[in-house]
Amino acid sequence: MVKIADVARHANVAASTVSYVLSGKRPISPEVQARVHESIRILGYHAHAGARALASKRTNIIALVIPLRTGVHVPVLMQFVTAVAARARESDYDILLLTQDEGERGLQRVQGSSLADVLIVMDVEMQDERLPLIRALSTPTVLIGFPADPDGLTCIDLDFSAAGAACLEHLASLGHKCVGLVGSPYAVYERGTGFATRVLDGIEGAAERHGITITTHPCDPNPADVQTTVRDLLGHHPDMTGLIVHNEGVVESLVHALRTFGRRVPDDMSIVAIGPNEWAERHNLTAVALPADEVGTRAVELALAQLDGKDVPAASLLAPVLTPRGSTRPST
Amino acid sequence: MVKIADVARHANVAASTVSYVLSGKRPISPEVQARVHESIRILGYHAHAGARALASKRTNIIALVIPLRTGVHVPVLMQFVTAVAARARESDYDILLLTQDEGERGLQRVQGSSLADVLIVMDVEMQDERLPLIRALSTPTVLIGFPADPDGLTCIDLDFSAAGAACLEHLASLGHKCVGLVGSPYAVYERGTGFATRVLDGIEGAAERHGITITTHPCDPNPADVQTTVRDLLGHHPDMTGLIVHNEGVVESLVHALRTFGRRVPDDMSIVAIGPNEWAERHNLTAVALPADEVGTRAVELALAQLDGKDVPAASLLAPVLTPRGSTRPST
DNA sequence: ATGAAAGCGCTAACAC
DNA sequence: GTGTTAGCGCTTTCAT
Repeated sequence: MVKIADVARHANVAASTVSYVLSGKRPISPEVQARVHESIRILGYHAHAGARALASKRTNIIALVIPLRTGVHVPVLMQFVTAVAARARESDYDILLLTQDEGERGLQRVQGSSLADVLIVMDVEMQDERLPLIRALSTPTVLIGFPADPDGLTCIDLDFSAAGAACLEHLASLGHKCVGLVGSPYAVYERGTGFATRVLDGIEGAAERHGITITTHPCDPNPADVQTTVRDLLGHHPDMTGLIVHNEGVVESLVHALRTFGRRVPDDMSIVAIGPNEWAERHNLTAVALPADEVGTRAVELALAQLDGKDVPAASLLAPVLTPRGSTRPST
Repeated sequence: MVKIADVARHANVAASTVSYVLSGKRPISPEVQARVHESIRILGYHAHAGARALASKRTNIIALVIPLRTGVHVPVLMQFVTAVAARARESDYDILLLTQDEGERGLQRVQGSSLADVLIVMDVEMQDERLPLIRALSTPTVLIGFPADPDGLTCIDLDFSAAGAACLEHLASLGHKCVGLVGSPYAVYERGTGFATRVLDGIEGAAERHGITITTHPCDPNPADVQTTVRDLLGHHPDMTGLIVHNEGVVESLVHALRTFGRRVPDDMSIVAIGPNEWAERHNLTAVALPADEVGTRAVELALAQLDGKDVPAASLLAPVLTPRGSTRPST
């Protein structure tokens, strides 16, 4: 194993100089810099992560807590993860993967053993059990998602309430009077996951303002439950002409189910969705984009800013952007 | 921060004794053990990961390289990841997440800076560029997937060749004479991903043995390409009565597309798939299970065994298990 | 602008 | 069965 002393010897400088060349924490003459870099290249030197962490109290690792629960749409989850990983690497950070099922113990372990400099926690619930611990932790933390009380926490997410409202308002502007929400899977509501609850709130608020009837129905991502959902929705409201879909896994089945009830999209039923742009494009859906890349990227940036001692906004809510596509048309 | 010296003082023993209690590398009297554990509990002690890694040359971290490429079915990928993470935690290992796009540099970085004790690499191609490096690495490595030449490597995967053969033989045993393969996305073949190639080989070998006509067609997971695939397949072989599907993302569209051509499953067309069991169950598909959990778990076990200096089998091929469900019936 | 040296917290000889 | 001590490889004072 090649160590810093080897590089120092090879470049004819002190070990500390090599360290300073690498960290940039001290001005070094261009000649020495060049010599050191050259030696590093020739010898293939990499600093020992443990030794560095021990001496500097910095691991250059971000711990990312991901949910592994029913109802979480996996491709969307992975979009967050890859965005976080990519942005982290840009700043020379690595990702330590923690799973939700370790719960608070995992957080304590990471902090206790100095495994990471900062935590990013996904899939936050309105009344998340982990919040008291997270508030008490000395390790800076960024939440992707908003709990009921985000006080004292750093949170970032799409403004799901505004997103729900935007969906409803789009349908309202097209003249639709009776609208249904095909919601997330049951489990997501039962857990009180923040984004699901907020979408509902946003839609209901907007519906009230516009005098529109709104009926909501959770839905699991399988053809049978989609069929049931459509039957229930149309059974209670045969005059329903608009649907808001907040569930990435049901669209294909939904369109087919509607057809079995004689409704074609968009002629007899308009659909506005909330989900990733590529997904909406693939299905030609008018949709509010779920900007997983941006959220993940900004979560890392908030984390790094906190590490730099900058003070960061406690709440970052991204404004919804609705893109009209082929799944909506004016009500007749 | 509470350190080992604090625990030692609190328990009235030497720091090394605390270390030995934790590692079990030396016999310690029950009384001392109890006292030390009690002190650890009271003080909330966790060993500093960096310090431990520096002194012991063990990080207790497994680096997992995941693919982020077109054509990879994300839910299946995540099944591997979660299985690996869960098994790793059972043995008190953590997961460092590396993405494919870092390529060889990522592997060198992990080894160079002693970030992990062992590597697990997913999505191996037949002629994978990383193989020379992996062979040369002193860090033990486990591959999930088989390259063309697995010599000198530790690999584990489902026996995809046997899986392909099992699919074909199931259809053959039901009397089907003309069979199509709805394959993985184009990109998967273009890259020469091991499992896709091997399935093909397995099917073709079995087809030859059984005198069955087999036509293959890659397929992207969107309704339009599925439609094209079905049109091509049926256009060239109107007598086709069996389909092997090696593509988790197309089933729903496939069934609908077949219907537009007047074929119902299983009455006019039998389908045998390769994919995760829950997925096959959800779609009521006769299928060879893709045991992502078992593969992930065993990959970790192979990795840990290598760390223990045990010598492990170079190649672990899991035998395919085909479960008949509702998507196949005898040819009429 | 550079060097020398003192730790960072832990493990693993080496003692007894 | 337990204590003492010498590093592990790096960063960061302190010194020049």
